[in-house]
Amino acid sequence: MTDYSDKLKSAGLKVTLPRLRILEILGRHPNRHHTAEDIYRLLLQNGEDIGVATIYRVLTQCEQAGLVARLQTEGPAMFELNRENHHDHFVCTRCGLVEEFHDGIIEERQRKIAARAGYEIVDHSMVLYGICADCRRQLK
Amino acid sequence: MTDYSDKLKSAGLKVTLPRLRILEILGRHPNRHHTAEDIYRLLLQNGEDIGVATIYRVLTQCEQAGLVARLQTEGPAMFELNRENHHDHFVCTRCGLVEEFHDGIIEERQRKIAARAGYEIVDHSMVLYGICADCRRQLK
DNA sequence: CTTCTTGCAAATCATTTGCAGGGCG
DNA sequence: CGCCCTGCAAATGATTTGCAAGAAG
Repeated sequence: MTDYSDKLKSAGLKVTLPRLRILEILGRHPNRHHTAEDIYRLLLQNGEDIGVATIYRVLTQCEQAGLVARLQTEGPAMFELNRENHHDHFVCTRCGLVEEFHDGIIEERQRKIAARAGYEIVDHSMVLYGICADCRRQLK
Repeated sequence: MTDYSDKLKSAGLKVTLPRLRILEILGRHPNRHHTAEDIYRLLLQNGEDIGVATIYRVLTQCEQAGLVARLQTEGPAMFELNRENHHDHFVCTRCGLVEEFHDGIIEERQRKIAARAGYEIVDHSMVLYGICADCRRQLK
């Protein structure tokens, strides 16, 4: 089990129950993506009633501290633990499944495009929307 | 000057003043991207007071009809005339500049990734965020 | 005429913020 | 004990919707 206390401390954030719980939720399924509402409901199921405002605050702070990554798609933002290995996302428009992928060639091309145009890339977001393998099977 | 009446008709939409005006705004600088509010203000300057609700409605309808493309970034959505030539976007986080680019290699890789995972891609969004050439110059 | 559109205000959704009370260090 | 944090409610920003009045075909 990861030690979120240390991570919070080294980010200069006080170690509090809400913060620990939220990070634990995110760490439970390291490649799952949750909305703030999701997290609120999951915490409620554990008997922890933490306001959504706090959840948004904690997530935003942790994002700035590099502990959490935010994924903007259509609809509410989704959050995941930041695992240092950069990746992009595929989102199934039928069932909501989110999967990750990484492609070195795409990354390299992005750098080339930026260099050619004189941009300094700070960040990028790439989301593929479609029907996942499971849903395609069900649709047949 | 493009004939937006015909485009609206073949999309099954009635030809109305608000629709024509909105498409004209978008067509004026074919590679510019506007928010609904932008369009509202531009129309006001021309003396046309069209409510934002209408603008959103028109844009959404035209998007579904394939006449308009919506670009989701941080902040409000931006709209542009749909010009058939698919492209992705670079957004300057300092001045808001939006530029377009296209890269066949990236597109091809996206298809490969989808094929390997069994996805059927319906759409994708890719936005590079950074500092544009002009802003970099000014910052020096 | 009938149906699709618009306008306006009210509703909604996601997210943020102000402020008073609590808790960590 | 002081400052950071949380809770709650109210504020905000973007977008949508209901409904009555107006135009398009």
